[in-house]
Amino acid sequence: MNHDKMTNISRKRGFLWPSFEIYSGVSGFTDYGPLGAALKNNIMQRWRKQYVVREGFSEIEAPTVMPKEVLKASGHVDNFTDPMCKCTECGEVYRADHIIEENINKDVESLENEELDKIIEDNNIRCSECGGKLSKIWDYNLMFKTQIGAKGNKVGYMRPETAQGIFILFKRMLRYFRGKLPFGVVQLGKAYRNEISPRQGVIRLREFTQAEAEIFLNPNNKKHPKFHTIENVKFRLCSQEVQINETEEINVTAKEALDKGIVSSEVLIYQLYLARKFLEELGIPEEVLRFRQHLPGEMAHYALDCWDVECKTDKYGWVEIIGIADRGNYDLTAHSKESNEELNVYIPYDEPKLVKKTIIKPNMAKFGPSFKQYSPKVKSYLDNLNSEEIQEIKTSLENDGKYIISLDTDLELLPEHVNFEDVEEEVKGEKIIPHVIEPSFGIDRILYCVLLHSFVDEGEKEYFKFKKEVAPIQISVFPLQNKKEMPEISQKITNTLREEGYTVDYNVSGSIGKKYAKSDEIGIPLAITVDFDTIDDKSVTVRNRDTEEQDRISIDELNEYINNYFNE
RNA sequence: GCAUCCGUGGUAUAGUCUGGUUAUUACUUUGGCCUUCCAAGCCAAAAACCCGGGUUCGAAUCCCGGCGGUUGCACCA
Repeated sequence: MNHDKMTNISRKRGFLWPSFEIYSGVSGFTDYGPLGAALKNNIMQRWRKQYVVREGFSEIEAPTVMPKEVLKASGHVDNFTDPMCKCTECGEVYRADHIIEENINKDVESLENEELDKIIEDNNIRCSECGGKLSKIWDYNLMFKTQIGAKGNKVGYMRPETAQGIFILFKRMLRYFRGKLPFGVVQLGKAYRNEISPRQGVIRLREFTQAEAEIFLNPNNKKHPKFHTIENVKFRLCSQEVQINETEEINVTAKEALDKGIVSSEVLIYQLYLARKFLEELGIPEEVLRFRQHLPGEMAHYALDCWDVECKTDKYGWVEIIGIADRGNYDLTAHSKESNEELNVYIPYDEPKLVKKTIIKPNMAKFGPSFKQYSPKVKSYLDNLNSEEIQEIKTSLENDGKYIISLDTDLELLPEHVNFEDVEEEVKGEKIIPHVIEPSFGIDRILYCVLLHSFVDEGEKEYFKFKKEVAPIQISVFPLQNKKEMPEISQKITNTLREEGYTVDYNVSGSIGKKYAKSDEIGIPLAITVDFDTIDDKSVTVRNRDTEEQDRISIDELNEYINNYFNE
């Protein structure tokens, strides 16, 4: 299996190492060795090149520790920390609060685990499957909890995704983009999830790196200005229908996918295109990728549409490496509600609209005598009604002669208290809450797939055939033998190339064949050898990893040759 | 978290059942010799019994606990 050979070399040569090894390790964490860290940085730089440079999105960096309020609003606090218990007989696992509610019909959501334990004990609540005794409750807590400040009374969490940091900055970013939609904000960084039993190496980590973009757009316009450039590009799609009917993946152009309603918007499918392009540039070929749409039950409740980019692996099957979701306005609405901030955009109409509507005007002279101390509240209540509510009151007053307003107490609104007026108003624009399309990349998983699909097993020769754009080390330099001036010249060439900005490995150990083999193994695209002739004719051989072909190049022209190679 | 099998240099392993000398072998790594282009050879060196407790004169070996890993179940917003 390629996975086994690949991970072996990756451990041996310094790509990925298990963390905290000298203390016997902790699963769900991984260390990136020198080559792994370099590869990861290259992948992240490619990502920035595509999204920040080419697409014009803006990168921000938010804290990884977040106060509870943020994650309360996002839904993570309620969805991530559940008290769990388990039947000691049959092993069935339950949410403790749910099984209590089912049995004694009492809301116990805010209680501590000890109290829940006691309730289970006192009420003799047992397993609904087999009647077995239930275990003690443990926290099923996917977020790492911490305290903020010396007193420790402010609860914080390590962020479970980078996205929230962007939503929090919405007002600032909107201003930064001069108040206009659409705009994109990206963030690359660590996210944390305290998985119960992560077992798939770098595929499921407790601390992992995400690269996310949040594209804010007008819900009435999900078109993409560059869509015409990709409308004939083909996509192999594993849509909901394909999965439900278990049929062959459909092969359609972007335009067809949109016309047939398979993908919900131009922006979304353009993101699918970008994602695949990015992966191909990293050396993950199209054949091992597929786009899979989330099934209705699988989709987060707020998502309007969601597609995963999955990569084929020999060990783990199809692995989700990118998720692209239309989150609608869920996040901004939730944060707006929790924070009492208006998170919306004013969209001016092309032409001001004339809107006919009925307004309600309180008759203040009658208010005081009727409502006394409640007068101001009733006034403010009436001022904040929308036209539907005004209609409802109007109808109620006409039919029943009264309308009940429930504030602190029930108040009776009578026809004499208000007047209705039909007016025509000029509306210049409207406030809308933007929708968000979110491509979310799991960098560690992508790195794994880059390793897996760059790995070549040619029997005698096993090596990483990294694309030159992401190779952790670009050039190796060595003397044919450690004799005469060869090591000195090699060292000098190494220094020059490093000055030029290349990553260079200088190696003097072992025979020439061994040096090439070691250099190939970690995917260095070019190897430069200084030999006996070099001393006389000042030229070296440059050997290509993949073809094993050699060019004889004068040292003076070496920079130019290498620049051409890496920038072609 | 449950069940299961497992844990010996950097890697892969012998030894464990049946406790007893300096813990086997190969590769790797480092230094030296040799060598004119794809993991050659020779010499030398470095390097390991997962952690803790127990039994014993003596534990890599037997027992208990912990940690970690494999596989299956459960979990995976």
